[in-house]
Amino acid sequence: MVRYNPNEIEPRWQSYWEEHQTFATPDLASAGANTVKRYVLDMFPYPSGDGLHVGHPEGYTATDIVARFARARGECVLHPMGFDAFGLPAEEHAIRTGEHPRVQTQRNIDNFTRQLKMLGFSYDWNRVLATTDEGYYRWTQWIFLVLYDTWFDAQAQTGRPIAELPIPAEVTAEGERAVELYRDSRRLAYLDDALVNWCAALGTVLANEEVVDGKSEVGGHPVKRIPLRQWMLRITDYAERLLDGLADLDWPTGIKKLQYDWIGRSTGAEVDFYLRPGETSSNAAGDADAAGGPFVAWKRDRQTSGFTGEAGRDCLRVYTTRPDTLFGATYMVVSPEHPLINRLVTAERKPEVDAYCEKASFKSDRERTDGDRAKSGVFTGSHAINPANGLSIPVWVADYVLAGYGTGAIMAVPAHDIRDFEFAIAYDLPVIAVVDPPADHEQRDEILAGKACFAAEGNAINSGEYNGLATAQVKADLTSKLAQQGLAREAVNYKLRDWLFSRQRFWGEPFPILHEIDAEGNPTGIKRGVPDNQLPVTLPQLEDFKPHGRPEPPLAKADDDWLIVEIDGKRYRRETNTMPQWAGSCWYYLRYIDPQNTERLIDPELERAWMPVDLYVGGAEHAVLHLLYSRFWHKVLFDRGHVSCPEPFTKLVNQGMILGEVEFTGYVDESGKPVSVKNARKDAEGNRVTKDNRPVESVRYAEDQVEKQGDGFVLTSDPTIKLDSRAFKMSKTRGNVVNPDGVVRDYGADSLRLYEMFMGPLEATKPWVMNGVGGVRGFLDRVWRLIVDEKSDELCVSDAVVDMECDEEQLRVLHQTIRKVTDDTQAMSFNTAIAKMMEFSNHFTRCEKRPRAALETFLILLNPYAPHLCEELWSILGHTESIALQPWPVWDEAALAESSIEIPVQINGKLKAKIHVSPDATADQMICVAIADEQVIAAVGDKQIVKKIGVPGRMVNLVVK
RNA sequence: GCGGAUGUGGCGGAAUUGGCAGACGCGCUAGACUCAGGAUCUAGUGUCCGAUAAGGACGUGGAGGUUCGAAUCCUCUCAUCCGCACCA
Repeated sequence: MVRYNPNEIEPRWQSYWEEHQTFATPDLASAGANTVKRYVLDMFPYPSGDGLHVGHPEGYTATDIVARFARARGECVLHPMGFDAFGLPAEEHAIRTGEHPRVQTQRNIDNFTRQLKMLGFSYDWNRVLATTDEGYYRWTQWIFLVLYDTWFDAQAQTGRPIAELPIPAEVTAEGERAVELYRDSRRLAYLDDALVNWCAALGTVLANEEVVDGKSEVGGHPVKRIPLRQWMLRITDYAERLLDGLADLDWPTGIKKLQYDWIGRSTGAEVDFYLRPGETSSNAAGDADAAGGPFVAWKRDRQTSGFTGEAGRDCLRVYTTRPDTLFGATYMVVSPEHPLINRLVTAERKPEVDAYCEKASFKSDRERTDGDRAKSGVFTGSHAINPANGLSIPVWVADYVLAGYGTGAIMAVPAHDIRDFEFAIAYDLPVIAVVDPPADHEQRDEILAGKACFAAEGNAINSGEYNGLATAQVKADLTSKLAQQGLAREAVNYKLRDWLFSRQRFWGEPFPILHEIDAEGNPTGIKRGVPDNQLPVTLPQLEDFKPHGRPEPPLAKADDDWLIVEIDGKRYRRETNTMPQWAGSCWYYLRYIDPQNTERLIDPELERAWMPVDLYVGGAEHAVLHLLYSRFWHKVLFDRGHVSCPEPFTKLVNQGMILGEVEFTGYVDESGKPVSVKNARKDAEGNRVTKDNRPVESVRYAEDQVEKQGDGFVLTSDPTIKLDSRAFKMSKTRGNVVNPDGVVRDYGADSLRLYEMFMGPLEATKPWVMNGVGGVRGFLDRVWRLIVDEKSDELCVSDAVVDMECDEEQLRVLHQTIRKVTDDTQAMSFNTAIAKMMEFSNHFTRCEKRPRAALETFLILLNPYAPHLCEELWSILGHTESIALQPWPVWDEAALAESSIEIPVQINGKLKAKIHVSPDATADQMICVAIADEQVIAAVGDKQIVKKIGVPGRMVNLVVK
């Protein structure tokens, strides 16, 4: 008995590939001019201590099939793998155990590498990289310096940054510190005092994107907002181009939409409201001046919250998408963090406003957005002049207005904005309708009376000269009229914020930035990049990585010989923040192309030859973060001439999540008696209880305790007890995690690969079914027996394998299989390609004579899917060269043709008979055969055929009466 | 609340894009072989009526519609999942 034994076969072929460098990337330059390059990329994993989970091989198998398929078709393939190895878990582990994060990270990388090799992926392992390699993060730091030395130029109007920043004479005159501040106001990487998401438990600040529901995405710890001086990346300057670039990408529409919404472009107008004179404390120093000094205007020249306008009158600037509703603006609201708030508030209102603002600052984002979101706010005591109608309207402070969006202040139009309406109702502010709802609108009377809100478009009313005009018209006319008076201008706004780029962690890339210090060690406010020849800035030796709950980074605890640097007689203190985990993954796809280059980021010729990435596969969880950040960096590198294409990833595919096996759950009461799902309802606290409020406990049942009844499942032992059936996300706590090591041990790597591809479409979310792995293993067993004589004691080719021509049917099946597998592999419809190969194997298993040539062709088709088995059978059939080097077969249309095809005959659309006709029969010929058919005659009976429809090669339909 | 996606047998899923619904696999049933089986082979397997036949009816979340013909197109509706969530 010589059985198919993957555990013996697979490691053998893996060593063979490694020894023979079967999958080393070919040299593109020496390949022929007609050679097609194909860059097939996986999202590289974070090497966690748990090892691979079955979700990883899903995407990796898909790209491996694509890569092997492309090679067989003569394309030049780059298919690399690496590790995104900086990150919180390794540092958390280091804090717990005292082991250096590098040690654990290396151990995890080794384990991941073992697992990836065990699955037989055809990566070019010569190019493997980890973001934690000094030779790698040297260039991450280098790119940061590119961002640091690239400037946004508001005047240039090119939408692109510039490499040299002209410094205005009046700034130069103010001295070095002024120049520094001016530069920071223009850098793509700049220091700023920002309200940041501070997570005390993690001891770091987090990007907006890393905060979910007011809690940290990692660990779910509370996050609160504090002001802190932080590194920011000016991604907002790329908002427009990040948006435009999406149009031409072959990405899932859902992901494009997510990015589109994340950037959140809106158009409208900025409108300036002068405050009523004499009322505000315009002599008090405002927060705006305190925060920015004389450079506040430069810093905020594109987004001024407020300013002192003509004749010393304070002015409040708002952003609105509905300038047409200006006549309905009955009050204004500023956010509690608004820079002009101290000037707005009158003396008698100050205690109340201060108290409100302080309370708001203590609220986390979660509290501010949670619950029923009842609006709150206080009156500042000031009034502003509505520029549309000259009326005086009150200015309020409320935390439903966000400091970070627009100008941090709004004009409130309660009649046409639901939030303003809620606030106006709560505080009894006037509601004036200025847009007429359609005549048939249910609530039209209430809306016109100011008793309801209408947020859609319509014709203007109560709007002076604009009455009767449509929304779009009023927007344009009113904005341009106010623009002439200098009171408004068209404006574009984005939800996207600048990217908070520093972290107070140890296990990340140090910033290559030096802060100048004077003789006493005090900062002078001047900083510089680390000179190129001193990169990388490596991490210092540290005994203690623990976060201490204060926002000083762990690197600040390093010794002075790391911390203090002297260049050209000046002393500097190193920047002690580190970069976020996203940094390394922003550009790794470039490094694979030229991984050993110590002279530059990437060789320009190689870059032009291999970029962009042709196929990028990974999970949808990176839809906005990684994929937006790396597009941003790539565009900066493009603008600075370091890469040749404006977008890095031409085609993106998201593999769907793999859930755990379907579970049957029911409930039992305190006595252990089963309770039907219908009778276990949720109480006010969300706990499951019986009808009479006794607590119940959730229990899981095994498949054999359950049976189908009606449209649900019930307990076999008591069919009155209804159960839930559902698949859940794999998680350690639920205990439904499937470990690839175990699957490979029990079924083999080829079976795991094939099963994951056979489960369903790559993009779909689907539950794991272990029996399904057995199913595909059965298929591979049958393929083995197609060729190997299993009954024999020696390994030998089965007697059924013969050197003869295929019969007509075998030839047709073979060529159908070639066509289907070729088309479906190209379309990444792997599950249907596998189904077709199963049909092939089923057919040829039944054949007593199996032509060797057909089997060999079949093995080449199956090889990308189950490479170990195919290599083995290929060699058993007597070949000495790897099957991976065989050219992809081509199907022959002639072989597909059948001499006669079966055609359904419908009568009034119902299938009544089948006829056999030649495949090239015309519609008329088919109809002739059909109406002569006995069954058809019987079915028609004595009724009249009133219409005959024939579709050549498809069907015949007769309409009878 | 807004946005997106998806609804097909007991289960995962096919269906050449308007033309034989249920490919392929799991599971299940029966038979063969077997000391045994998570082995192999063969046959069957959408539901209902019918006798276990012949035959028939129904059937792609639901209700309408377009069409000779609808899982596929249109309208309404329900359910589930996933994003976003005071962005003015």
